[in-house]
Amino acid sequence: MNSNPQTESYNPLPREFYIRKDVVQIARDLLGMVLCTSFNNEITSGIIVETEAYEGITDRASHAYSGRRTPRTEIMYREGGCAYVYLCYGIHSLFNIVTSVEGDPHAVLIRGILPLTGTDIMKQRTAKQVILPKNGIGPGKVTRMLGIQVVHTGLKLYGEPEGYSKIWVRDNGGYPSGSEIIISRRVGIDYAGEDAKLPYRFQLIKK
DNA sequence: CATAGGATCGCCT
DNA sequence: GGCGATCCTATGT
Repeated sequence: MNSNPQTESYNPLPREFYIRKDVVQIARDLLGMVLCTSFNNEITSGIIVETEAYEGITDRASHAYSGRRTPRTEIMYREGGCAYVYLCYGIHSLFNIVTSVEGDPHAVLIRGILPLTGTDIMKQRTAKQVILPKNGIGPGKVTRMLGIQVVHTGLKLYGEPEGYSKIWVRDNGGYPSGSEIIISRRVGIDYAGEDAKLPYRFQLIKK
């Protein structure tokens, strides 16, 4: 599809993909898709290999649990298809995709990518000499490699809000060949009680 | 206004 | 595997 490593086609997943009400299904569907960013004409992308679903007001692990609304989480109540980026531990930007219909604050946390496009830019951003597959595993590493920051919260992932999106996801024609999905409980949410056991984490593993 | 703690990472032992 | 970094957010007084 894209043989030139310096470019990424702008063919984002449509609004209809994001406004579906089953956030767990969407988290699973995002595996194998390509997350792309274009900031200052610097294009980077990676294949999504790890996600977690956060199921809104019924999910103790969600920032919107019990219908909580704060300035930070207000974005989660928008219609699906925009970015929710927040600062974690004072250090890391974590990138989520808001899903479902307006008023239903679902989100998918992107926890891992395989670097695909713009590795030279990724080297600058991460101060690494070489970009390896493992360098994109971890939610804080995803945003660092792709240049996603808290100020990008609210950006739409499709359409042409400013001529083009700065963040979008494109279909890559299914999963990489020879890969498989591992389903497990979510990471770092022990405070969520029983909900910490939910099978809402999805990983695409190369066999 | 004060304060506790977090959807993490990387370095240290 | 343990822990410090680092700062914003949410909550309570």
